[in-house]
Amino acid sequence: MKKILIVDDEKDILEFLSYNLKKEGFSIYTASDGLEGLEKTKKIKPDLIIVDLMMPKMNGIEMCENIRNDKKLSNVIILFLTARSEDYTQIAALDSGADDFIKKPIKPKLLISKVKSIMRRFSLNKNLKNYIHKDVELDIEKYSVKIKGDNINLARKEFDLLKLLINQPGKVYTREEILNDVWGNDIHVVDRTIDVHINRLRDKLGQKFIETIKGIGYKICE
Amino acid sequence: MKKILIVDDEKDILEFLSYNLKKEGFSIYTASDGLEGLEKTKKIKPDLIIVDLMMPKMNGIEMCENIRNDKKLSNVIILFLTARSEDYTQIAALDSGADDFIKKPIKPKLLISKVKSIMRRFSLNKNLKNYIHKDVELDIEKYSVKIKGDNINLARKEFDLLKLLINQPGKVYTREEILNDVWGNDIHVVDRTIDVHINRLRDKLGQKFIETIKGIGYKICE
DNA sequence: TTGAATGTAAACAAATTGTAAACAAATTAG
DNA sequence: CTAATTTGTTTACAATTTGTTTACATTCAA
Repeated sequence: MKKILIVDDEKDILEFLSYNLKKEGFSIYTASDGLEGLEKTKKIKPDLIIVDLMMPKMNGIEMCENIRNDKKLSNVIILFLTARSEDYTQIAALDSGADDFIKKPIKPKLLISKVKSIMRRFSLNKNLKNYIHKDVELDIEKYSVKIKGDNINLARKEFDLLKLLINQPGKVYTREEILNDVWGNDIHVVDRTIDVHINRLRDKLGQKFIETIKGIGYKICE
Repeated sequence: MKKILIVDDEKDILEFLSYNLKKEGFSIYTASDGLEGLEKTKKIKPDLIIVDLMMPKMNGIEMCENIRNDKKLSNVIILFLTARSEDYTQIAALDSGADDFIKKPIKPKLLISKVKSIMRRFSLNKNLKNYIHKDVELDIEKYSVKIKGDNINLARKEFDLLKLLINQPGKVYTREEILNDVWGNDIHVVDRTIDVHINRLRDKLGQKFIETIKGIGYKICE
């Protein structure tokens, strides 16, 4: 399910947006200033962020710049909430890496169609995700994995498995989650099969990259 | 003769544009909504599309996105008709791949000079379509391929295949993508056919130029 | 300490790709 | 127009890689 982070200092707007987007089946997270927004972005890794331009502590543009400068977060889509459509402001915001704008007052229908269409567009165009964690760099489009800049060779299942785990380093993935994601719902393989692939990944990525949580599953060390 | 597709739900505008552009010697085709526009684009392969932003069924932006995501159509030039010059709208439209805007009310003189100038600009740009990667040099216009300066002979399918892959060295092209682009959506050939052509390319370009990503497809080594 | 969970090498199974050769279709030359 | 040549496709099978299971060793938490 797609995750949306909403960042605004006005509670009313936060609730209004949450309500309307939850109805559409998105997972909604909120923050009330730019700093908190930045932190939650790192933690949650949302697919899309809706952020108010004017906020205390850290404004939307600053937050946006911070996010765009972090390679690991750079895939997220950012929508700005603007009070009026000031040209100058819009240009500054675009420079900072915003993907689109929503003008206040917000009309629910427009909001939802905009969010959906932009997500559709990005999921079409931007399959070119890449992940970086510690020395490991993973490029989906190139289907390549690098350690300290050197290419290594992963088999497909190994690649898919790593792709899943590296989504959220630190999060423990249960065997069930792994099976569902990497193998699919209907295909049945023995649990030991996962272990074997984890093992091969460890051989290739180093023993300390993936940690076993006994009785639960695996995670990538933070 | 250059082909222009005009997409608008208002008959008056359709006729007005048709009349003025026909006078200038263009071949004019029309459609009255985004869906029809998309279909005709695929069929006619126009050089330029003039499309209204607001339309029933599929609006101009959506149509534009669809076209830009279809590699075979992606060279077409797209001009948007906008009712007023809303900055916001313009940004969204440019994002979706529009090349320029025409503001209503439309002034014939301006329209024609804009269409001509943009076509000139693009036909200039298209001439410099050659790719160089490592020792391999590919000239689309001349239909020639050189290795270290020496001409080699590629069959048409081999050339098309190389042309696709060399677009983005490093990117993995799946068999499906290759089929869609080199053979087209409807033509059915067996997967092994692709392999055979890859094989022949390797014989001619050297074994290390194209890499196999097992289970996925092929890519040109970076 | 003990037993369930995990690690792992090796065997086996399945899937994918490479490739030569045959055939078909298209193009060119005579 | 027909033959010759080139190009495109399929086939069949070999080679290789990848995926899964098994069987046993090891580890770790209760």
